[in-house]
Amino acid sequence: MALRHAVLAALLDGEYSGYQLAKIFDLSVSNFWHAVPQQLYSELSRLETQGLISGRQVIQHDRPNKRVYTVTRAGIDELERFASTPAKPGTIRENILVMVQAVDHISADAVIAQLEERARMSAAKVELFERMLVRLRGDLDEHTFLRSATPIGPYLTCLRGRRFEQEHHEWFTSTARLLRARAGAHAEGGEAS
Amino acid sequence: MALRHAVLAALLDGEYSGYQLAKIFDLSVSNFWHAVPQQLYSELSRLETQGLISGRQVIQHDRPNKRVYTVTRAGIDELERFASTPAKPGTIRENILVMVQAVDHISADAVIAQLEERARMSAAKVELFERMLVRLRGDLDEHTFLRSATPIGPYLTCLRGRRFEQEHHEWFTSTARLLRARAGAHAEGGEAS
DNA sequence: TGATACATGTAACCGGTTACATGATTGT
DNA sequence: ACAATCATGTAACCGGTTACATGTATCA
Repeated sequence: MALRHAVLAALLDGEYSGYQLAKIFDLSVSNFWHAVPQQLYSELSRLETQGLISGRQVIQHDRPNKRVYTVTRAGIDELERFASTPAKPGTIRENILVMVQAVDHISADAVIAQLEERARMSAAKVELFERMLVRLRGDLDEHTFLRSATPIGPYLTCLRGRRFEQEHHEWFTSTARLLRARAGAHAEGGEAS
Repeated sequence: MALRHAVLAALLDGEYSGYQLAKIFDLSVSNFWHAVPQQLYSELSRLETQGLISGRQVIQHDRPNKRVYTVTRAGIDELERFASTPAKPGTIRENILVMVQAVDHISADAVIAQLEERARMSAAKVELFERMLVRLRGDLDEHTFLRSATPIGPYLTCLRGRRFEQEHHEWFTSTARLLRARAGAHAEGGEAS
């Protein structure tokens, strides 16, 4: 099993509904686990019947009611067990890397366009992470925060997320530039011969 | 579908059997797609019945016979179509990030141990990528190679893979160090009070 | 003779994705 | 009235994972 623990870990941070959790997972901070809303709704039900989280109805007047969840003692124990069994390396699945791998055999233009689009996306994501980090550390400078503030977990994973997107961005841009340059050089070579 | 294109892209590089492909995917260069051997065997059969790859039996005397595959014209066309439809951002699934996210609520020791283990693993992987890069560019220096050598796709994805592992390594080490320091500081604080 | 690497397969299961459905409430 | 956001759910399907099974050839 898998999503289980990611949901538990995300819920440690506060009381959230499925809908709120979906945003946390998908929109901004899917820095450690990817999931679509449907998965979260079903996972939350399952976790509740297993007693790892407990839900409570929140009546709202300005918008539909919702059900928010908190991690139970049993949930924490489950996370503890999880953290004490060896973590297998995560799975990478990047379609755009597949495209670049094949770039010698297919139209480079298509690949370059995708790289540029993804470069824009990751630049935006870097900014999101940046703002998230500032929000998390409040008025402390990073060094002080890291030394002793709590909670530190979400900050640390956010740092990884930011770096990941930064590197992605750099690779997207430099790869796009390189492929463009090579396309240009070939064209010139073709003209000359 | 998903694995499909990763297998096609990997096969562009030469004729491989399921077994060889499994090594390419799993051991060293799973830098763009993760897959276990079983998936490859079944994917190869499927791709062959669909005419995207063609297999041929290779009789061996020193070891069991094998069936090796090459990408067909139809296979290239499929990749071309693939590369011209928008690539959705890849999915990240890192158990160890989940553990770190939860570190404020569970035993930090377990998490630190995992980080140190993973740091060792990624250091090893960086070296693999390093050697792979040297092998791919042969006797050319990187600049020259990047400017005009072919194929360039596998080299570019390998560069991304190496960087990814480097950053992973750095994050594992620095995070482990930080959590250790905080544990130490708490212990001292506890003694003092 | 027993371990290791090579080589491939079937079948069951589970986790993840997509499609579809429903309904409240606020603002335009 | 209509769109947008909030809120949750069911059901079908497909892709990915694990368990199990089988056999060849080399080397210690």
